[in-house]
Amino acid sequence: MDREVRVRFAPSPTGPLHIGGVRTALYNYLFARQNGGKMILRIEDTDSQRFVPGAEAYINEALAWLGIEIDEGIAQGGPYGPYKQSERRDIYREHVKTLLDNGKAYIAFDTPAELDAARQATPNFQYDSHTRGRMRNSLTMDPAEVQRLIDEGTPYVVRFKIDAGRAVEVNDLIRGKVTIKSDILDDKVLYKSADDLPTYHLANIVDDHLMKISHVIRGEEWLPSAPLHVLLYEAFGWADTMPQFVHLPLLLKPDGKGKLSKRDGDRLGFPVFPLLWTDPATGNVSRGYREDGYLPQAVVNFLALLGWNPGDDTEIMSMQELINRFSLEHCSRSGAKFAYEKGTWFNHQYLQMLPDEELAELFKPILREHGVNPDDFSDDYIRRAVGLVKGRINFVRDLWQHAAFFFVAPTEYEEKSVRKRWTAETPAQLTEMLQWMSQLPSLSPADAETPVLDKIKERQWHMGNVMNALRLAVVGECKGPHMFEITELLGYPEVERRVNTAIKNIQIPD
RNA sequence: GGCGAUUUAGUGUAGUGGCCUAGCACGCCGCCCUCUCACGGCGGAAACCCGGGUUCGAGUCCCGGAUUCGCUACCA
Repeated sequence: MDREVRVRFAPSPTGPLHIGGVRTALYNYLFARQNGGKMILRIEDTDSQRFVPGAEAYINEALAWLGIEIDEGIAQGGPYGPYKQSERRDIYREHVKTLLDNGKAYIAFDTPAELDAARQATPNFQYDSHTRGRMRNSLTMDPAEVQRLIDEGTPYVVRFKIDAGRAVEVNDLIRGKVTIKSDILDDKVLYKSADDLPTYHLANIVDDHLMKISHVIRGEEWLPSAPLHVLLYEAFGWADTMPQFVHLPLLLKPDGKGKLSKRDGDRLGFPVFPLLWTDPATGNVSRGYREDGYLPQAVVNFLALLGWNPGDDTEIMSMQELINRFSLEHCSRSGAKFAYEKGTWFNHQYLQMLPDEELAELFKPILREHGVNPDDFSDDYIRRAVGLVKGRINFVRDLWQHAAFFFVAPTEYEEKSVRKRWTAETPAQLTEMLQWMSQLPSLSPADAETPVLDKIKERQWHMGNVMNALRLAVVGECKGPHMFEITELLGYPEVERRVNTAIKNIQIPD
């Protein structure tokens, strides 16, 4: 069967898009692009109770940030719209009627209280072929009575009539054939008259069929209801065009047990959402990968490898490489603990690949945050400062702690190092060094390193103490790039200023 | 409880019966580099869930058990 590949990502706008959902979207996208197919975004807002304003815009923005392009959807349109389920009521109503007319479904009036009572009374109660005969539904009631209740506006639901005794097969592309007995399925609610909306199961099957979806790639939590979906395709007479199913392993908590949740991020200190999210109801803020300083390519690369691998040791892959190499065969079947530390490693890798010019631009807002006006420095200066320290950062914001001294002279000197390196001879030595340096054409490694180091040896000074004292004076602590890279960029006048300030301010430890 | 899925180092994974004295990466530890801290390079500790079988030979196949995860709503 070689039909056009059409996949969909179908989130519910019940909050910010979860990182697990992002991965599902990514896999759908990779699969679509690899096969020259279409990626559809469908909003599944059939639960009017849980609708959250802003969630839909969030989904669009998050996918766009990550570079997951949508071919058909609410924002980009397409031939099979509308792409939002709450705007497809007429379609669902019509299909519910088809099922009712075929005898594949029936109307049920049982109230929530009555259902609760039934569940209390019977352990493991299930609304199915064994129990529906004693419930209040169109199968047990007089047709005239049913009509009267409907006319009166009594709320009802439509349930799928599942026959017992069948072995339902689901052919999952990464798990193989999964067979389950229809007896354990209950007569799922397909439609609720109260809000004139279908439930997930009905809407999902109808839409996937109408939108000509070829592959349903979704989370493993849907595997148990896949047989129900197969039965639904059959009931509609669509079995021959039923999509292929792919159930992805879940993203699990980094420690403990269970699915990755928002709480884990708060508890362990990492984002669980792609973008910052402010809950409109509570005002609670959840951090996002974007605002935390992750590069979208790093997030994509990291997520792609959580549950899939290219079959060899390749780890760093661009979106295009992921598209080329993705395969369902190399998807794992078991849940993956969310190893967020590796995400920072990926970010480090991608930061190293970024040209210094771009990194410098990303650094400018951070300089401003710290009260430094980047316009006081040349682009070249900022670029070179960034280039000297970027090897040690995992996030753009880390640039500040490593490069701040290029922009602000130290006012404090790390105590421990002062005790270790600053001696009674230090002021005189540094003053003499300044003399030497002032004679040199520049303080670059090429011009200054050999002459200065040779002089230190000649004078038989303690190399570690002298150089670290200089570092202390210029940087404020014993850390950072090579000393002469620093002095070159700072230039002699600034070095002289900092050394003299240090000599004046640092007390010689006893 | 029922049903389904799942199982290689702490974590993500490679491995499709002999090439596995089980590879890679993150993390961890050590060494080197060195004026310092990083980076980097080099090295190290660390795993086939358990029990049976099949086979000349099993991480790889079969059976049983256990584990973990999911589902079990008028939520998706």
